[in-house]
Amino acid sequence: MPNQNGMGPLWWHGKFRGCGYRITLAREVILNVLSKTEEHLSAEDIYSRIHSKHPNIGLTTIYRTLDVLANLGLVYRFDFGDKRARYELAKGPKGAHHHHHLVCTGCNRVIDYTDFIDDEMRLLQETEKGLSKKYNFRIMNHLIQFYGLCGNCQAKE
Amino acid sequence: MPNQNGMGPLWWHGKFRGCGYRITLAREVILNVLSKTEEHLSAEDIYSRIHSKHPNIGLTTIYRTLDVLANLGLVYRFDFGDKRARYELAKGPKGAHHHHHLVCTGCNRVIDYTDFIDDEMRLLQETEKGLSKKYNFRIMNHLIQFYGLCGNCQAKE
DNA sequence: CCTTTTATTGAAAATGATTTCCATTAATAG
DNA sequence: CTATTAATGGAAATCATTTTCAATAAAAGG
Repeated sequence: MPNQNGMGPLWWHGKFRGCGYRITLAREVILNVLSKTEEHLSAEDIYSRIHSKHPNIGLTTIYRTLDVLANLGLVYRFDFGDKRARYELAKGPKGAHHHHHLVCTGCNRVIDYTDFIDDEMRLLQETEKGLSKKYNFRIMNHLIQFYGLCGNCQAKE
Repeated sequence: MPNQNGMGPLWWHGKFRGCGYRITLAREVILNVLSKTEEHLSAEDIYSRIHSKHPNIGLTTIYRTLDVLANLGLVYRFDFGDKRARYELAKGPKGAHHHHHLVCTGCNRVIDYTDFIDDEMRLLQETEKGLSKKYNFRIMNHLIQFYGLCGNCQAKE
C-alpha cells in the first residue's frame, strides 16, 4: 500500500509514472516544499528555500516542474497581481481543505478562506452543470477571488 | 446634462476631471474602441485598431491609459492565460450586462455568460458581507472564471 | 486669446518573469 | 549493466510591460 504521508513510495509517484514522467530528486524536493507550507510560493520562492540544501537544482527546473505539476492538476497556479505566478498544492496527502482567496490590492497579501465554501460549491456545481450543457464546454476547474483592501491598507488610506 | 452616449461631454469626463486627469484624444479614442466591442482586447489589440487612423498614438500611451482606467474602475483587467492582460469596459453608458467568463484552456477562447448570474450575485453578496466582517477586509470586486475545454478543443483530444 | 503650469505623450531603452537552446546527466526498461 | 531518452542547468532569448526623458498640449488664470 502506497504510503499516504511519510516515507516509501509517495502518493504522487503513481500518477507521475502513469503519465510517463520520471521521479527525480528535483521533483521530490519541490513537491516536498509545497506540501510543507500554507504560503503561496512563486518559482523563485521555491528556489530560495531549496538552494542552500540543493545548490544543484536550477531555477529553470523549478519552472519546468511547476508546469508539469500544474498540467497534472497536482498544483494550482494563481495570479495575485504581483506579476509572478504563485503556486499551491491542489490537494495534499491528507486532502487540503478547499478554499478560495481574498486578495488585497494594496499590499498583495492573500487570505485563504473556507467560509461559505459549501454554499459556493453547491452553486458552482449547479452552474457548471448548466454551463457545460448550454455551451458544450467541459468544465475542469474554477477560480473565485475577492479583491479589496485588508485592514492594514484600509488604515493607510 | 451630459450626453449618455453620443456627442458632447461624455459620461466619463466628469469622473476623469474629478480625479485630476485630463481629457485627451488618446483617451477618447481608447475608450471609444473599448465601448464598441464585445471582445476582450489586449493593449496591442487596441493599438492595432487605432493605429491606421491615429498613427501618432503610441503603445506606451495605451498601456498608461489602460492603467488609469483600471484604477478608476472604468475598465476591468483580466488574465485569460495567454500571457497578456485583456481589458473590458466595466460598464458602458447603457450599463453593460454583468457577466463572468468561461475560459478554454485549449485555445484560450473566452465565452461570456450571464446565466445563473443572479444566483451568483446573491451568493457573492452574502459571502462578501460575511468575509468583510470576519477578516476586516473591504471587498471592492470579485472574479469568477470557469476553466475547461470548448467544443472544438474537446473534439481535438 | 495668450501665458503658465504641469499632466501627458512617444520613442527608445530597460525590466524581469518565464522560455528556449543545447550539451550533459541520470532515471528506467530490458 | 547497458541502451534509450527524459530531465537538467546555465546562458541566452523572449516578450509583455515599464521606465526614462525631452517634447507637447490640456487646463487654469488672466
